[in-house]
Amino acid sequence: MLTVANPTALALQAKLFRGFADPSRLAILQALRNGARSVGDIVQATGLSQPNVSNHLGCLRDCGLVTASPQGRFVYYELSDRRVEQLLRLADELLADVAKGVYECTRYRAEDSSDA
Amino acid sequence: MLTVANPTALALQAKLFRGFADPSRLAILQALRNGARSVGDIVQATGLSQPNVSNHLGCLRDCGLVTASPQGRFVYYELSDRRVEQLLRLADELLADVAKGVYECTRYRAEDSSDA
DNA sequence: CAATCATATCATTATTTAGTGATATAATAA
DNA sequence: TTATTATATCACTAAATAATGATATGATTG
Repeated sequence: MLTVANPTALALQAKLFRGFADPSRLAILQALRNGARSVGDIVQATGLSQPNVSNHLGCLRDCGLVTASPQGRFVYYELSDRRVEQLLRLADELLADVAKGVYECTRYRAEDSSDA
Repeated sequence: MLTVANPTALALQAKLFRGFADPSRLAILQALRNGARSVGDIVQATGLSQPNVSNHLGCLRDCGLVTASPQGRFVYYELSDRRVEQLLRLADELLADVAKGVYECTRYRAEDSSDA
């Protein structure tokens, strides 16, 4: 059997991608593409509820996709690494070509989830 | 409210990333990094069950991440686009730096899922 | 110190999704 | 035609995860 890679590495990589694989987290990451934002700013920008944003930020922070900088009672978040933005951009470009297929894929919910 | 992007685009992008966000699908994508493989080859390489592989391939195919070429009773699959491989590589590199955080992130299961 | 503001935590619920086993389809071989 | 091989489909179950509401923590202001 042509074993492809060690399972732990696969599990880690899947976890990394899962950071990007949810519309709410993506909305948060998009909101950070232009620089640091406080939690309140992100709540405003995304329309998600505050606890929901905090939960997702916790996930993104634990996974190292964003970093937090407390300043007084605010906490500013930003993308942790240039490559996070690169991944987002590459996905944008890929999506431009495969969007139709993705859209028509019925295996996962196509829900709009436009609000919290 | 600084609306970040249209919700449909976010949902599509999330769906795209979900293709990468599962250890089994990643194992399949990894198996295709070196070129086309039949379903049987992929089953061998990943150790996943045949119906499971077919299900995931269906998902990846619908989403445009892989393409299928039937040849007799075999069906060969390959990565559909150079950028799929680029995304995998970028994730590899990012993971090299943030792996510790991802590993320690307890919000999602860290299960090894080494076999089917 | 009391009030307020910004963020985090947590248990619960509802929804999604992965995997399995049984079976269908389709191509080739005997 | 019958058997065999390769792949796909599908209903079902079990597990994982997102969102919510209530509440806690911690900083600042009066």
